[in-house]
Amino acid sequence: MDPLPRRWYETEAAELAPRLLDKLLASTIGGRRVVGRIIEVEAYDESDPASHTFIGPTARNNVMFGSAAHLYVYLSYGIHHCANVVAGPVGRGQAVLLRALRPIDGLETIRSRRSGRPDRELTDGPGKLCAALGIDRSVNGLDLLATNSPVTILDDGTAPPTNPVVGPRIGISKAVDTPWRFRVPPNKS
DNA sequence: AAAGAGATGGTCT
DNA sequence: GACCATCTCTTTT
Repeated sequence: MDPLPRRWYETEAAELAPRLLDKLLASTIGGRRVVGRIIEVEAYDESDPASHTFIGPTARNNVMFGSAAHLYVYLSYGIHHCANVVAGPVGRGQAVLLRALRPIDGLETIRSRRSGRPDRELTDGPGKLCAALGIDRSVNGLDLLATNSPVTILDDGTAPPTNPVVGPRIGISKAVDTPWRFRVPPNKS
């Protein structure tokens, strides 16, 4: 279970996205540790009309223009949080949205944070996985590689899928056709 | 099974 | 004041 070096994240978001599949996302928040395997992601960059960075740097999006392997967390529709991994070199506004996980550890914590939901719906959406891991804007801008970081990404040696499902993007109204959503094939998820 | 709508607040014009 | 990188509940086929 090794962290990945920052260099590993310093690529185009569309290139980083499929490589994040099958990596482990771990959080230790509120004294409870939760781990999930990343099974769906979506890339965004500053040339993308649907991206927060399309309009250039602002107070909200500036972490996306910063150093790779940091966390960009924003509030969606006033209710849910969404978590992204910053990609690319400093100065480019790129990140990969984490869209779905498969629970690996801390299932009781996940269930309590998503109380009343069937297991199938614990972490199958960007807002849901943030709730399950206890991620909110207090961890926005966090360095995934900092020592004792409450949120980390780990490589347990599982290779990313050789044939990820590439599909249309979701939840946006512009540039829906850009095939920048990647998912672990159904049999593996 | 699918479609529709409300919740709710930060961000930007 | 409009617009959301969503989720859940309700209503309709």
